[in-house]
Amino acid sequence: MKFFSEQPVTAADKTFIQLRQDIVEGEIPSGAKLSETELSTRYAVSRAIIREAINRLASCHIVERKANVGARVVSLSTDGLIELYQVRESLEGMAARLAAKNMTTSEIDDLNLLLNSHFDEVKGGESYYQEAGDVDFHYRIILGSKNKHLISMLVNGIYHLVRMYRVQLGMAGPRVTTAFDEHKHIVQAISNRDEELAEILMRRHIMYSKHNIEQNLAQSRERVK
Amino acid sequence: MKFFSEQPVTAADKTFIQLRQDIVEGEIPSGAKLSETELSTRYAVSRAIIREAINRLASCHIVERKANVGARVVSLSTDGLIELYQVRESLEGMAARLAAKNMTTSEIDDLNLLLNSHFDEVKGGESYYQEAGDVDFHYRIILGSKNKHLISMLVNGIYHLVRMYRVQLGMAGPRVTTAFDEHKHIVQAISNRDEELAEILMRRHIMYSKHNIEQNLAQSRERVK
DNA sequence: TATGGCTATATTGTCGACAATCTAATGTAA
DNA sequence: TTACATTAGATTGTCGACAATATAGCCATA
Repeated sequence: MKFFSEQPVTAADKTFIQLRQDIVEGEIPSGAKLSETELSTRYAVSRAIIREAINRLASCHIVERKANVGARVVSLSTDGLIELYQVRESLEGMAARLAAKNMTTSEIDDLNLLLNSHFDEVKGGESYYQEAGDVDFHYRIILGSKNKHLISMLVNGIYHLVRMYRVQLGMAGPRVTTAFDEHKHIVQAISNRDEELAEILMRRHIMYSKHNIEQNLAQSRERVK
Repeated sequence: MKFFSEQPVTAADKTFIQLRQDIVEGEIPSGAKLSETELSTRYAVSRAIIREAINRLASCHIVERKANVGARVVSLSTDGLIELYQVRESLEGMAARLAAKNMTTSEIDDLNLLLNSHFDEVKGGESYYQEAGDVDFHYRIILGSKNKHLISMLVNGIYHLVRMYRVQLGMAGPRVTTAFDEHKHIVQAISNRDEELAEILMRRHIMYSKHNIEQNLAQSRERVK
């Protein structure tokens, strides 16, 4: 289910989305230099289009641009990931609080339905839940906050970076059933319109996820040795 | 004292900063249409430069752009201001938490010095504190978080919008001495490395400020009647 | 009179060429 | 050999012109 079917209308839109995908999926590796002329031949558009796409990527913090020098894909690091999750904790915590306040009852009903379908999947051992299901759940709450800034920052900014880390550092994480329980409690708090608790639980949920990732990274570093 | 002396190097940089200032200060009124050709003559640069500037303003949420239609300056509203302060509360709360963790002792000493100089000003009845002083204080804590994303979102994004509201809705607010005490307690928590308390106090500080503004707006609406 | 389609005009989107700037290679002097 | 200056090459920044799209006004028709 797609919420933000960000309709690309101009060529710059399409190139931006394509380029972002290629970076997030690692086809263009992190740390790589982005040559405008090279990309313009690669994507068969003019340099102006590429420049606009790169500018947009820069405002999502997916690339870093220096004047008269050029743009590079951000390089991933443990520190960077932690910083990202600190922002997520802060913003999504507030999103959960606002969702408890602002979501309509029918939206909350839908959320419960989603949760039930996830329960069936988890019980059935499907791995679908890990990726799309989790994102789906978080998106609903973010949109439920009804706060334009919050939504834009998370959906257009943070989440693509999170996905980039997830894909490129290969963070799958078992945590499926655990996370499901956490989701359940968050929805419960939202159903009860308990803003305080919704925020606290969401923040914990993201903190746990962060710890899990840090642990995994530490382990994979061990394995390399 | 300037922290982020964002050095404009290209013509697009300069035009972006100029245009942003003209919008924030209300010279270009909120809600106005931004004609590319008109602006290009006004600022004596090519349309490409203007386009880049507008794109950057769009990613700060200062203008809204629609494909094949154009860009408009955002229109200010009470709801918009409240949404903005919700994000501020969330992000600056986290900034204070991280500042308590990550600021160096010498940075904390500087912050105490700043507070003392503010105390003298408040005692002397200077109104300086309200504007620049307050911003200065908040900036130090934001930068003290050492979190790139947090810093960029607040300094490049939120704060210009906040200033736009402040200037155009003429929000001065008395709150000087009260706010000073709040600042003092926040610094105290940071000095004690009490992350939890630093976050709570900062969030309260911003909430109070929000309530104060809402009250002022309600009053000025009464006066109009 | 109201509505629906068409055209004219203005505005935005895209392009290729030129100018300004950085970077790396070469050469020179201490 | 090292350090610095110079220069050639490549890359980014800027521009004006053209193409594609939307808006407003006009005319025809019910």
